[in-house]
Amino acid sequence: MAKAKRRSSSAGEATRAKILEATLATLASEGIVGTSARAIATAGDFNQALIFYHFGSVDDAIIAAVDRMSEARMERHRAALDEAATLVDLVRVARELHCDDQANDNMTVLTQAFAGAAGDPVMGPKLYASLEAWSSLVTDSIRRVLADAPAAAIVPAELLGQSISALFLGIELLADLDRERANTDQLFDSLEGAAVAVEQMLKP
Amino acid sequence: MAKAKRRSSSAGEATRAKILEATLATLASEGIVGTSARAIATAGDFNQALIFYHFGSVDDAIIAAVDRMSEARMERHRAALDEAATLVDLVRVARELHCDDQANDNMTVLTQAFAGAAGDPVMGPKLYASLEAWSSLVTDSIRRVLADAPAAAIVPAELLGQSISALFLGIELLADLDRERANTDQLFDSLEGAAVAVEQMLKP
DNA sequence: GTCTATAGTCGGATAGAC
DNA sequence: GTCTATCCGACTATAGAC
Repeated sequence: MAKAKRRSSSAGEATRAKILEATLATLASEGIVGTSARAIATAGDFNQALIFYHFGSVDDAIIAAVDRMSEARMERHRAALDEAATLVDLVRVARELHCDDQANDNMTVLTQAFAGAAGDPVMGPKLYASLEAWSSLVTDSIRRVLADAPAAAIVPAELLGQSISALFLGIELLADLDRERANTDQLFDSLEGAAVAVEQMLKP
Repeated sequence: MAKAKRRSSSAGEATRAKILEATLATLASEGIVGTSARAIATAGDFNQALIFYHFGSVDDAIIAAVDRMSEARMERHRAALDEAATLVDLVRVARELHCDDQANDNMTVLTQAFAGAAGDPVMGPKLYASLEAWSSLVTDSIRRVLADAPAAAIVPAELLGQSISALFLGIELLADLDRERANTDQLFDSLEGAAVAVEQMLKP
């Protein structure tokens, strides 16, 4: 891992990308328990040994894959959240982004990778960092939208950002257990209602 | 599995209990990826084959263990939550219960088992059920405490109960990634502050 | 009910040919 | 960079002695 590509070998880069893609797909479809080098290689239709050549270990491939996904996700979310001017806007944008995330299995990948890295002193902090950036983004969005509302300081924006991150991880963990019973539409409806109420309360 | 104990063999029951205990301990210390029949047997100092004799498979042992833990947890939580008369009470009790849960690795066990069962059509719903009971308990507590506050209907109590369940699962997933950075004390401080604010708003 | 032993599979990881 | 072949440890699960 981390070779700083000597001559930017195009074949190598393409393979690396294929491996990362297949790693994400395997995490989503087989879960962390089923994500072996062999399973990843089958999903991406390449040789199992390539994972070790390019990333050194399955764990490092997972870290790289989650990192890649998180960065791409961040950019899209940042662009969308920057458009939101009010609290209600924010909730509406959040609903759309959550739909995207579900369609792409982004949160499933995160929960599975996180569960697999639990207690691991090396892998854990690395994966934590990939969510922390997103958490900060949410914090910033809340701060911006509530800038002129002093009463909103009852709950610090940073804590809100972290809690929202945790909430969506938990929601995904439950949704992947039993797709039937998960109901995020209802949650966003209520969030929107609450946002309206808070706005009326803060600046009447 | 499910033998309805022919003659209530005391040795058998003791062994079953030992296996369940060791299964929980292994889930907490090794995570779902490291929870194999061998690891469980080592943790509990018994023969690996006993797991298959008593439960049929490792997965079924995990289901039984989580079920057992959830029931014991429910009883303790129900007793404590019934004492809470106000919203602020509720938050204070919740903080204590959360400390207990962390000391006993209850939530770590849940997140790990849930992650392992993700996408499994048999295991998933069974494990989901063990949290659903707790979720209902929280819903009931909130309803009871806010009974005479019509304005609280902005967010349905049931949805609040489910969201709180999800939130704590997510918090644990993050906490197990990086113990250093998790900060639930701060969260409960803010929750208590918010509870005070809500109470003053609802019945002045 | 509990043990030993083992079959058979799958896993991470590497050596070496190409 | 990629492939084949392989080592070897760990896994689930069962058969059969006790």
